[in-house]
Amino acid sequence: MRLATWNVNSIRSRADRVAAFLQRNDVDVLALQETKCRDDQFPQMMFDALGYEVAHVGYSQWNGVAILSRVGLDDVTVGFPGQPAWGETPATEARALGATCGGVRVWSLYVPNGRTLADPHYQYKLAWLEALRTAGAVWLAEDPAASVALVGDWNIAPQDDDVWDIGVFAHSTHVSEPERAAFRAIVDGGYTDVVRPYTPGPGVYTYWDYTQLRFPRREGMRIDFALGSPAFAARTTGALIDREERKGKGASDHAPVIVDLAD
DNA sequence: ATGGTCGTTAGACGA
Repeated sequence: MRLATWNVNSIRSRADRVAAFLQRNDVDVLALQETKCRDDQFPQMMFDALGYEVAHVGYSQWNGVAILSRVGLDDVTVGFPGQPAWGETPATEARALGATCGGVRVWSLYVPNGRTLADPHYQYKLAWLEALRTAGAVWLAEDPAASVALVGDWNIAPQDDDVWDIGVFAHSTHVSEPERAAFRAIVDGGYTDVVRPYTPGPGVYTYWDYTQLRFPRREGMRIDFALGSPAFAARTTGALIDREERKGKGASDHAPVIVDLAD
């Protein structure tokens, strides 16, 4: 089975690219982040025609997460237990969606950006990650043999090598120690980064800012991850970052991350 | 040089 995650930065502006990506890479399950649309705006028919079931949650032009699957899509859950709220109604943002696909409990996650270290959004980010850690610990406590994948845009660069120049990021979000500690706590809770061993750095990224020619200059950040429970990690046979997908006109600013699992 | 580029949208805001 092949599972992928991708911050698509608007599904409506990139539906054709997503469809081509699914076919070109023979992807079974795709978790999307930043679909930037309401449920009624999601281009579902295109993926129906390709044989994928679709689950999506989106309340506005912000956030939005989805899971596409051609190996089953069951027990869809909007948000995780204890997910913190931000702003007005609805109480929680469209940043987490769970579904069981081909025996894997997949969570498509769009971790809050944080904006700046002094912004309330940064505290929201830390609270969101801590709540995710708690929920993830409960899932594994309930069933230590569960195959669980926490995939998506984490908006954290866990290591200095995960950004092109750590000096540029002094006093920035994504690399601060509290964010890294929050990420580490989830890893320590039993969710392993299954992609890094197959895509070692330095200089390996999943995101490049649209501005300042960051992509051609190879100035990016590794902030999209697939973390797997012990059972999921044991099934992993390979992983790759589809850097080609970042090229050309109409690319998302994030590249897809692909994980291969034994059947 | 305190910018740059996208996406949502119709003046900004978010990333």
